Amino acid sequence: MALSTKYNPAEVEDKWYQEWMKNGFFKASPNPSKEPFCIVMPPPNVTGVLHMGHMLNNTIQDVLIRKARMEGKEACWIPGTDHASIATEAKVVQMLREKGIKKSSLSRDEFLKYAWEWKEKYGGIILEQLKKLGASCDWDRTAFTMDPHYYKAVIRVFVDLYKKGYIYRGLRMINWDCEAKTALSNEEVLYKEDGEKSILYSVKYKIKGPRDTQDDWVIIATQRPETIMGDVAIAVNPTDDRYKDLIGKKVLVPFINREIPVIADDYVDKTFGTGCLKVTPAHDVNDYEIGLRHKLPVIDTINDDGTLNEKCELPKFFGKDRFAVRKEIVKDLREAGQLVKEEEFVTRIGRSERTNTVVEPKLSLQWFVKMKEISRQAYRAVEDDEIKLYPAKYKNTYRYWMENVRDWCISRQLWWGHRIPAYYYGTGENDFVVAESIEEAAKMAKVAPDQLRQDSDVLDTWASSWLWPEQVFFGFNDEYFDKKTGKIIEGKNKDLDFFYPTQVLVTAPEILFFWVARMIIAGYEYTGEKPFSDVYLTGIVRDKLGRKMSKSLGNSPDPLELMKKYGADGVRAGMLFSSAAGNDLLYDDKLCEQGWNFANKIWNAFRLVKGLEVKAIEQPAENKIAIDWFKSKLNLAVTELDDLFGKFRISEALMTVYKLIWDDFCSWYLEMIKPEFGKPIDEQTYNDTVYFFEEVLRLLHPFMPFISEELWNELRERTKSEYLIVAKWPSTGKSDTNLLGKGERAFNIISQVRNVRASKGLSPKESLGLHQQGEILIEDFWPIIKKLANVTDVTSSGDKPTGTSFLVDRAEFTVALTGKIDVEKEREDIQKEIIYFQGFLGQVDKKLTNEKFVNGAPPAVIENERKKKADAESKIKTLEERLKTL
RNA sequence: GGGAGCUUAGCUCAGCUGGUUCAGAGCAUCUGCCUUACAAGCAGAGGGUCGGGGGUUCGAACCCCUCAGCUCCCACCA
Repeated sequence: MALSTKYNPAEVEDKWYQEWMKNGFFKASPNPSKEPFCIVMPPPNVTGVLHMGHMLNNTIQDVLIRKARMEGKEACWIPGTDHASIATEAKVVQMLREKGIKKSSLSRDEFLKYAWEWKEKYGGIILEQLKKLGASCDWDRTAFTMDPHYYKAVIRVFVDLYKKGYIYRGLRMINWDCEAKTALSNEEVLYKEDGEKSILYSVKYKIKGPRDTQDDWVIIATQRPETIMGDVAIAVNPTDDRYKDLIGKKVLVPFINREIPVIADDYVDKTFGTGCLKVTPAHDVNDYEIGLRHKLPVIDTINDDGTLNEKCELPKFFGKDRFAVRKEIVKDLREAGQLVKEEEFVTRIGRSERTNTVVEPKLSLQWFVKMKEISRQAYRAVEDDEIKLYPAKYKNTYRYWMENVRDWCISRQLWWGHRIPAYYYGTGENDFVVAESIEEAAKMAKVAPDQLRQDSDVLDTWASSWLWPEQVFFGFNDEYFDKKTGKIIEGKNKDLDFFYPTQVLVTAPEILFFWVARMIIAGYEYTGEKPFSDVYLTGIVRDKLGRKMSKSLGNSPDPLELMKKYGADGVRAGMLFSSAAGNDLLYDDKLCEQGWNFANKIWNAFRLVKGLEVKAIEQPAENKIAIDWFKSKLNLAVTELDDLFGKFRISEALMTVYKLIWDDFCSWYLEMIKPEFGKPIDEQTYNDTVYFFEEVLRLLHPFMPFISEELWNELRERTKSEYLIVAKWPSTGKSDTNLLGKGERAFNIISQVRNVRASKGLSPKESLGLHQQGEILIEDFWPIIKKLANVTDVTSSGDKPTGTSFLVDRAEFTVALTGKIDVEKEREDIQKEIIYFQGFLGQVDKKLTNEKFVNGAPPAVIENERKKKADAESKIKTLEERLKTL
């Protein structure tokens, strides 16, 4: 035969992907006669490159989609990309910097031109790469969060939320990046794991008017002496006896001698530092909140670029960087005798993910979404399991976040993104209107359009991707959106009506709040329905040492190389082997290798079947039983698979198919029906075998689509209109447990005989005689036992032959080994077995003689213990007899 | 600091409502085999006081308490 003993994925994978595409199998459209099954792909960053996380994520999605397609559902998997405002803008800025172009030297339009060029060049590479993996997406529906229609949708939603009163502009303490001159979300602020070294300065402030005890000074502790000019109070804990008398008094800010009050606030920790806290609302979040509580003024002494401004009152610091000022002011304080102590301590300092500069807490006007009210439905939906999270432990996490939900800062000081549709007509903070277009805004403001100035900020990326499940179907377009009610109209958008709510969302737990929760919120707000029913949260792909994969560690393999080496099927299987839902996956090339081995195993099973010579001869009895047995095994597997898929236990589902094919189909079934060398196989058995092969290929297809499609087509010369990708998923059938039980016992006997062979160093080619004593339910399996264990003459009457024996259930089997056994050794072995069973019997007896057990346990349990006892006793008896005859 | 979760074989993990699929799977390991589909394979074997301690119970991997270690999320101490 010309077929290679090695499977070659490269030859088949591209071919089949082309075929599937050509036939439009990935396309989906509303079809009332079918059940919808839709997944929206979490859109990867438009400039991203495929990494292992995507591989895992998209493999799972493809498995689900392919199974649904085979189940006859209208399976729709929508791909797309996210503009990822911050990440992409950072990349573009870096690219420009490498070319020697500074962002600050460009106008907004010029910059955006570069950004779009970049997007056109690199955007969507990742989607092309996913095709190699076999992703069966409806590519015609590919969406991008800055497509024109999507852009309009995002703006429309902003305007709508503004009208509904959910959006407000407010002064907030935000994380400010002085270098990039932008606000950062909390998730863009990084903290070093072990903290960073810093110095805690103890500074004396003069108390105005004499104090009764001690001296005239109060000592505070601060890390940031450069902010003292922004101080507006000194706070102490109200229960702190050391300072009770100070409350209400005034102290003087060093150098500028501004009077500030001493106030009492619970926030102050008596045990930290001196127990006195300087309150600087403009430069610290907690201080800001104290300021609000005590109605203190805000003195903002730091500019956007991190330099000090004239509010600090000391001209020599104007325009100087905050860190330079820190050094100088420490020196000044020391000279003035107001620096009491300098001590090193470790603290957590926030740094910008993008520029690594120390983040400056800064008060700034930003746009916010009020979250409490709008998220009520989303909270309830997960609580009531209207939307289910897998694994369920994330329900707790979700609840906790929802119960403590904070308003969402949606403005970003960037250019790449959806520009906030607020138009200013004056210089006052509230001199603006919000509208979908500048023309509309002009009408509202009653000025000419050229009099208006649009807000320069863009929206947070998540403020666009939270509309993903609706807008991939154009849900917010003019013809489907009712501006009056602020809802998507039902019954107008065929796609949306059919496919929405979608079925499953497969994503990473890290973005449960940023993305998943917000999609749920938007879904209920705009459609009145959930956006999806199930959320499958994958783990993080780590290396085998448990470290996150990262460029700097160089521990991230190139998925494309992996697919070249192991085949896409091999890599898919590899990704799934060790990825229980929600558990991190410790990736090792070995997993892909195992996947490849599996593919090769199947390939060779195919070679065997393909090479059989078929003749119209009578079907041997053992083949008939083999076929019945495998049918039951297959049906059992289908039932198990449906159960596992229902629980999203994809890894276990693959393992079920793996064992069905490798163990049951290859190791048992094919060995059972394989004719002797050079002999033909009967037609009936051959047909059933091909049928079984097809069935297991169906079960395999969602996991390993390429090899399964290839073999499906090669098994029979079929017409090319039949493809596995759209073949029917096997339906559940009856499984004969009685028959499977007989099989188990038969296999047990076969294994035992093989074991005897192995321990005695006998060749498998040498036929052996077997003697049976005692009853066992095997019946029709005898021919199979004879064949696979290579035994002849199974006798059940007459004297036991000399040899080695073993027990299966209550029957004793003896392998005839005249002259080949070591009697002493046999004795020892039997003796050991007897001791084991006696120990076992002792345990059971102990239970049965325990009155509390007999009285307390349910009858079925006691009955069972009695059976165990009888079994053990009979086994011991058999063994003892055996010992005598030796 | 607040919250959630985890600890079962060398590794990665299953073990639902305490009791016959209760100590399992895959990989790895060891021993034989180049047996005519497959040595990337076949056949066989070994391996765990279910993190430690205590309790409840006739009975605990499973329920309770406690200690230890790990992970994640949230908030972030001047």
